[in-house]
Amino acid sequence: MMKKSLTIHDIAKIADVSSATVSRVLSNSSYPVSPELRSKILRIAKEHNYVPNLLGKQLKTKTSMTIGVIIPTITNSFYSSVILGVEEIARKNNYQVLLCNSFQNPELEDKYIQGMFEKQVRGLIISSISSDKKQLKHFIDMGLNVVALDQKMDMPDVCEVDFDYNKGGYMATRHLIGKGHKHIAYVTAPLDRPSRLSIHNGYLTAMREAGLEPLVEEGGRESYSGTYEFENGKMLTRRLMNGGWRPSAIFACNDMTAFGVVGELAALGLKVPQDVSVMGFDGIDFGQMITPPLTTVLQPTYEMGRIACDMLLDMLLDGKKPNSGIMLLPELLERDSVAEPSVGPAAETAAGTMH
Amino acid sequence: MMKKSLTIHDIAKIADVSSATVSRVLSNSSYPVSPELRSKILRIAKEHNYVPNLLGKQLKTKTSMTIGVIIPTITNSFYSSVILGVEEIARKNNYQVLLCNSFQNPELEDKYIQGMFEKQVRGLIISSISSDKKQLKHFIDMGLNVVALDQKMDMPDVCEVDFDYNKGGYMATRHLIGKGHKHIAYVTAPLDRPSRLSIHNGYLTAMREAGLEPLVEEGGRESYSGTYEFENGKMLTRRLMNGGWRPSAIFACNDMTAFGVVGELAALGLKVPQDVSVMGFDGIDFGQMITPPLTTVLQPTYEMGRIACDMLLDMLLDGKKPNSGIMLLPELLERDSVAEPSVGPAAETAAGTMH
DNA sequence: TTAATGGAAGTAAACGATTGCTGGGAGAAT
DNA sequence: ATTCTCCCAGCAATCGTTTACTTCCATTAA
Repeated sequence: MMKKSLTIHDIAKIADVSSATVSRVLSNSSYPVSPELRSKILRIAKEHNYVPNLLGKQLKTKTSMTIGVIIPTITNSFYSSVILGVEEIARKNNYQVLLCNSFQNPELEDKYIQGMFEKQVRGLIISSISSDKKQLKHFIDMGLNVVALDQKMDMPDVCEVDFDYNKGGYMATRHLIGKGHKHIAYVTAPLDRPSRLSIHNGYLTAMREAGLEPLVEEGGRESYSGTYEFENGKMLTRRLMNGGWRPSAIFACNDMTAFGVVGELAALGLKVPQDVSVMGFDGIDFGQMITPPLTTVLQPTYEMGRIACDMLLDMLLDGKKPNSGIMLLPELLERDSVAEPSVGPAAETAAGTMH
Repeated sequence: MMKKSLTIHDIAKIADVSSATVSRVLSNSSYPVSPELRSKILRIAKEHNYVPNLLGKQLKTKTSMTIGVIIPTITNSFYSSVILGVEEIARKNNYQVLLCNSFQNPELEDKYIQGMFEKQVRGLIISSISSDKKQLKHFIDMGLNVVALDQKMDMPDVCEVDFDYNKGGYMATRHLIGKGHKHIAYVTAPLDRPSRLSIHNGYLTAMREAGLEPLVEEGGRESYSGTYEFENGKMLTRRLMNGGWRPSAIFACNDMTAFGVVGELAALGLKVPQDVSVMGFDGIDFGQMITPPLTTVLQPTYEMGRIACDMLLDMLLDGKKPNSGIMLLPELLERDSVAEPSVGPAAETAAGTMH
């Protein structure tokens, strides 16, 4: 039933030439082949729908036109957007993308890396938190090229594409201060990742510079339920608004958390931005779909993906050492969830309900 | 600098046996090998960090433990959720996933399929609208197994995992009717895909059954800007509320569009659900993050991915014909964006501003 | 004693491509 | 006429595995 796919040898037989000649024609080799044979072979290949078996080629040439990507979860829109950028560049260079979701599970991560290496994948883009870099190091020694995403690895041979979270946190806070806010709270998922710590630091720096007192609410243990961030934002807002120190602005560590903040404020009967301003972080598309559209810090995710893939392909082709990596800059996305603090009734109300 | 990775021949030399024996041990062959040699070979392999080259194995055995997935865009949370399900099942069976975004571009799609086939991928999960099934058919004849997602292919050899969009549209409309709504509008992206037509049909059926007059607003040409659906929802709502026929409930073809509807209603000073009820379709996580949380029809995306992958692996292993596919059922997700129509002032207001 | 059995090893041919090397033949240079 | 080049073709090895087949040897049966 199933047709057998033909090989260069079959074509060679049909054309009455050697398979070497067929290979040279079909793989665009620079080796000279007479025009007659060339066109004859091409014609036969086309007539018979020849499809090359890349496994043979790759085995011989030791190159799989495939790169691997390992991320926590594809359902996180930050990562899906990165992937889209990666894939675009990969496609333009005739590479394909092997996708793996690690769920931040180090063992799974290691298993995936091993699996890719066995498939002779020699380029990897990874957003990992596997603390044990031993395995990765080993594979790098064996010829694996890796670009780290969204984190510090400080390993000599891995290239990093970074985002200036610190500056992002600083910019966001400065923006709120610039609007006249004095009571600015920062709500965040657990400060257990470098990126979160950096945003946090940016916030603290800006607050201190302005002589303002910082207030940080940190969430509990993370789960991968998909709505953890949202729930966390709600929970922390509730805690915050029940506390003695009522903020006029709340800065959230990411947009999903900010959605929780906005939702909870609405539930408490407070209007955004009239009563409380809210600032997000990430710049995901959904930010403009809520009311009011979320003011936030834009992270160029798509661009990060493109750059990461470009770097990786450079490493793969030139075999050149990474030139210390790239740091992308944040951009303030001003929408409608931040306004000047109301000096009138709202503030009074807030003060009135203290304790 | 780069270490050379060792092969079974190297191990054979070290252990002073033939490479056949090494292969038999390392690939868990059923062929008998004496316990001493077995353990000796295993020890040496471990000591030297042997990593098999799957290219060689695959070339010989004609099996790549890889499946391909082609979807429109990974940034669409519907698809990213599907992929997560696919990948989970793939992982549990030691398969890996090659991901491609087609952007609904038929040529790109064909190129991807060809590329995968060249890599000897023999299993494909695809959500395509390439009208020209010739190429796909050809590859199926050559041994490609395909599972179609989210669409009718009506090709004998492809297995389908479907969702009952028709019933979903019907259920949603019935729910609104059950709440007492009589003026129910349906806003939709262009009706150029089977799934959209089905929802639309479900809506029409329910309306006709109840003796109500349907009203459909259909959006213009689609773009892949990422926020097209949202903008479309806004635009259609504006058009709708400027028309002479003011709905008390709006049913949107998907959640993102519903977000646009909600946003635009807010901009028009109308409250959801007090003034107008809104019903979505999809059940994406973000639905619960807006205010009010969106009532919608749940599509079991993750489950769809799992099922699709299970089917594909069955086809790959047993080589058995697809047993006509599977149809998943919708589920109503009742949240807060739908209420009984207000008989009082709001309706009056609406009527009052007619023309 | 001899033949039959079967367990456990090795030999070598695949799988489908690429490529270094060899060689034939035509034309140019001597 | 001889030698020297090129151009273009084929042979065969190779990439890392698997596996059909052969071989060897020890054990058992007749």
